[in-house]
Amino acid sequence: MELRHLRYFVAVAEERNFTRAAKRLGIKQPPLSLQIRQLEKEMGTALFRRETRGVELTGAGKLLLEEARLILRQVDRAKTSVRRRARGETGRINIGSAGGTYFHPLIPAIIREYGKRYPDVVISPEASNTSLLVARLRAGKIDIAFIRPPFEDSEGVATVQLVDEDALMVLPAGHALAGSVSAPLSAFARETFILFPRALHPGSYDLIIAACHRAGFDPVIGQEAPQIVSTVPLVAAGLGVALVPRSICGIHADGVFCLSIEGDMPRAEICLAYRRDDRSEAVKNFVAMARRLTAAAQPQRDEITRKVASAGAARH
Amino acid sequence: MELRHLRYFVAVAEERNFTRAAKRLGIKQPPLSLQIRQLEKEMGTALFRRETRGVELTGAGKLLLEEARLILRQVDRAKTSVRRRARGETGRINIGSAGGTYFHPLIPAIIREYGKRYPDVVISPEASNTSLLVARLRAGKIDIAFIRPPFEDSEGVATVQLVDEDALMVLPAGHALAGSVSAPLSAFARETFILFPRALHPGSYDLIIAACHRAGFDPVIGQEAPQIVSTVPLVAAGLGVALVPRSICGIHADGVFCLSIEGDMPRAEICLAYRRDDRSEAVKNFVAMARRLTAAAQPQRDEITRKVASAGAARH
DNA sequence: CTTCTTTCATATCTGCCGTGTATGATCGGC
DNA sequence: GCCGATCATACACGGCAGATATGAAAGAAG
Repeated sequence: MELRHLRYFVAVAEERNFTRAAKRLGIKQPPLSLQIRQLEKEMGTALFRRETRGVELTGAGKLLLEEARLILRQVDRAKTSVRRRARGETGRINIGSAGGTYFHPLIPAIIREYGKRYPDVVISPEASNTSLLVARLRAGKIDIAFIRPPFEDSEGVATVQLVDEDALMVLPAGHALAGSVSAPLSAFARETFILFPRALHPGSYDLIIAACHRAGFDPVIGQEAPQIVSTVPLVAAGLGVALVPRSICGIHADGVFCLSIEGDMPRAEICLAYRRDDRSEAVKNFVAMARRLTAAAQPQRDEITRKVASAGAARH
Repeated sequence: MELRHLRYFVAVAEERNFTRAAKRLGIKQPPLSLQIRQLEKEMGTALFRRETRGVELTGAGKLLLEEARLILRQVDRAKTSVRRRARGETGRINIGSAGGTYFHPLIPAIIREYGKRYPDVVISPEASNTSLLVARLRAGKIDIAFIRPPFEDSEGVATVQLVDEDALMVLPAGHALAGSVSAPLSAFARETFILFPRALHPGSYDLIIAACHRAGFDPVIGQEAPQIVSTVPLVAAGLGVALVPRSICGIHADGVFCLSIEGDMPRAEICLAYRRDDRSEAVKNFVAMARRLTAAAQPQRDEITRKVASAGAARH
């Protein structure tokens, strides 16, 4: 049996007339009769009672009509489903965010816009740290990761830089330098530095230490924060100072003051990462959307930077 | 798209190898590749990633694999459903029984045996009277009717005689003739006769009246019973006597005595009726089953008759 | 590095079968 | 009783499913 037989059968059943059905199908009546006879032979029973004025469905024919309609509908549904899947309009994307990246307004904006454009793609977000997310990305557990470079084991991982912001020094509100516009890093040579575990993100960790060394001191490491974001409350609690990306500093700023650091300081970037060999159209669409929104945000980046800065300054 | 494409696609997806799939399908590899390419063209996307060692499904391919399996399974199910329907192994039969016919053991036996042999045919029974059942049969509301001839409006209705039993006179237990083996109908010339409404079954009604006339009297009609079966309790209540088919008399026999009537008396037949032009295999199977069981019961009919008689006699 | 094997793609041919054309058979209606 | 509608039958044709032969690419084996 072929779908042709079912399509022809449904047409005849609906028209109750071979000639009209043939016209509707764009073929002639004799071949249509032949196809129906073939179907009847395979079914082992007559499907129509041929009468002088058209045809009537037999009991078996009535049953087949229902079934055939179901099948043809299912075939149509399958076709459009597959096409949509191929265009990346359906499916699932597992997205990982390294701690703190989603505090930059661009990240939720990308996810929001993607969800609006592709409402039938299920988005499953998770939060973790850069090292673990890269591992999970490579393992296929997630498809997209918002992470902070640099990171290791980048084999097969493609990245798109989305954000390049500077890092600010977070001070307790009562600190002597609170209220200043900026200071050199060396001004904090005697401060206790609050850092996240090195294993969480060795690249950033080492860059901070190296910057201190360049500024002529070896930082005193105090309390270890479980994640990058949680350094800020520890600073607020008076346990030391911390160097954090501007976007994070701009949000968790109760009881703390943020200060620009003068001179050659490491930047805090945010990258979107995905498997270079990922064939998923949904992922490609997501990356394209991220690129587009990043480009659109580029002209406004300075403005955003200024806004975050003034917001931070306003809270001193 | 044709089912061929889906069948081929599933084979390739399962074998992950065109050559093996082709062998499994009984065709060669090049035409198989062509068919898959056609399918991919219609879907607007690649379904397989051709690699050096066989092929891998793409995301769209994975989705189509699920859908195709569903579709092919549904096609198979539809085929067997239609074939079974054509053999009368599924479907529905609405069966009507005229009051009292199902008290003859053959009728429930037929229904029981049919249900055992065709367990997937839904049997929907209803009880009524012969006139109404014939009308409902002709109207297509029911497909099979167990009725007592004669009946009118038999146009297009075929019948099979199942039972031919005699009628017994039912007397209250204290009646003067209770205990006798038989009596002529004229012995009841002065009795009050309990009858069902003539409209219920004009044929039988008139036969009873005619028999009385032949026996030389005009029967006194007493209480009218709503159905044939309910004449018996009215007799038990002492409201008169009644002439009922032997099988009915054999069952509702508390406080009554049954007596054979001598001479030329109308017989009580039970017929199976169906529409002569009914194309339903289920109905044909039912009629065939009824014929078979009737033929099988024929040699035992005398025995059954004796048993019913002795059972009736035992209760005097 | 070369050769062999495996696997899918390409090119071309063939034969079946789906379709078209012509015609017949049946039956209801005017 | 002829006409028109409808489905069946007979036969011719063309496209396409499938066969055959070969190529291309990439591991595997030596």
